[in-house]
Amino acid sequence: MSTHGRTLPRRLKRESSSEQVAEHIRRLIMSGELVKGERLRQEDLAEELGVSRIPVREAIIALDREGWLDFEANRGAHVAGLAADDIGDHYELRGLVFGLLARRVVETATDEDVKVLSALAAEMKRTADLVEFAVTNERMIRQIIRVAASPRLTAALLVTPAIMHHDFYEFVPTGRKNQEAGIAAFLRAVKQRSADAADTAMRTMLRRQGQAVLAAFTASGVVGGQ
Amino acid sequence: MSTHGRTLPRRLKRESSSEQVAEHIRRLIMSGELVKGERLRQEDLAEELGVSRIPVREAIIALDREGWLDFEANRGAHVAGLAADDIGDHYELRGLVFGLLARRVVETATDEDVKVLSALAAEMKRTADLVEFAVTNERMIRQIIRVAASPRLTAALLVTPAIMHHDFYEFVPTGRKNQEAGIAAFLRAVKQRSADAADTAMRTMLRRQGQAVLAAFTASGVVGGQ
DNA sequence: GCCGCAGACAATGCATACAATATCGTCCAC
DNA sequence: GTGGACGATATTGTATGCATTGTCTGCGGC
Repeated sequence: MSTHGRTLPRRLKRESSSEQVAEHIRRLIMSGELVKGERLRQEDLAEELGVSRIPVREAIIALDREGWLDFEANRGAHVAGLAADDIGDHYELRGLVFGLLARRVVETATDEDVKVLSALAAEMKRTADLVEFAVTNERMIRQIIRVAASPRLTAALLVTPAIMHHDFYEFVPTGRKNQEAGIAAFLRAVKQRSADAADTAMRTMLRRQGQAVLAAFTASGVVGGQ
Repeated sequence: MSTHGRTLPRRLKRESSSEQVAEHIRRLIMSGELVKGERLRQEDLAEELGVSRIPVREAIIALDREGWLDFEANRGAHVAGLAADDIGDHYELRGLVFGLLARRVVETATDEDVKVLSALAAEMKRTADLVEFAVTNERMIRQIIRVAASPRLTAALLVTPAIMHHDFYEFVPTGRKNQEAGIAAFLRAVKQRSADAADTAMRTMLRRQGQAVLAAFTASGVVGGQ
């Protein structure tokens, strides 16, 4: 139909209000404006964002399942918060999982697969925009999953509790550099068909990411001493 | 008062309609009544369950985040489905994660912790009711997490994409036996302070559970050849 | 015959309104 | 003065209805 006045960049996929609200809350948590234990009132958020409570509720439910909030029936939603240990464990687990995936990639990837992965890595290196970088990175992750593992459950396991969200690189200054270096090492290992090296590359990268996240979040006060 | 004659056992915690709807849908998927790709219409479900569309929507959002459904804005929700590989990978990853947790338990558990774990294991052995068994099992898992790891992220990572839900043992005949045997082996390892043995016990148990789940789901037609 | 577009229909997205539940202060009995 | 029950208030939970968006069908142009 005729174009709406919406002069937003309007990406391919329009986001629902719920998703925008969820995004907003994630940012509040990552930026430290919402601290652990703090209660979120549906009506306040709704008014603040100019929507009704329905999309707010839907966002809260999604964030509860993603681990950002604790949402108990009739008792409201509270910020789950991040402790230093949480972050360490999170990245240790991610390291385990991606290490396993990396091994699988070495074992099963065809030349064509490798080509696709290389192309994505090059694209990441090329782009200047952080959001685009994050999106490409996500595509890379999906490609790795596609090559190496069953799509659905692995995706659920990895993507769901995503600390590394689209905004991730905004909040963690050295995140991009680490990521690129790790990906490069991983690709080298794949081309040399060395499962051990691929595994190690992933684990190392994720350990460094964990340290960087911890540093960034500690500096900004997002993680307290628990 | 409530018109619904639902005289459910009504446990301690009253569940919201949303959660009941979610539970219902999970069962439909696990039992094979809903197959991969099938579309869920909000209004149909609402009418079928005697609620409005709001709790149905909320359930769909939760299940999307848990990985059971693919929910796209304005395009409805589709059953994500289970492939054989999904299940294998899921349990392999669970094995990795719980193996790590098991190591931590050996390293950090106090005598008191061990006593609590033993008590829970005994309770699991004692109970006849499958639901109670599952609940106790979940308490055990939570206890392990409490002892061994940071609570929040680990819980989010483990609990969220729960194939092993409360009904799990209904659908997988040998599930309970495997679980008990694995727990017993794990506890022996903990008492002997052997991290390797604890790790192995967990991985072995989960590998067996994976095989059992696959067999059960294949038999019932829940997993197709993809 | 095939493609593109307009309109009708179907399904979802969200706002408003009301019901159910928790929380907290107050009062009363002891 | 303390503990517990009761009620007022705040907050969440769900139903209903309208707005928006996607999908399908049939028509006209190429």
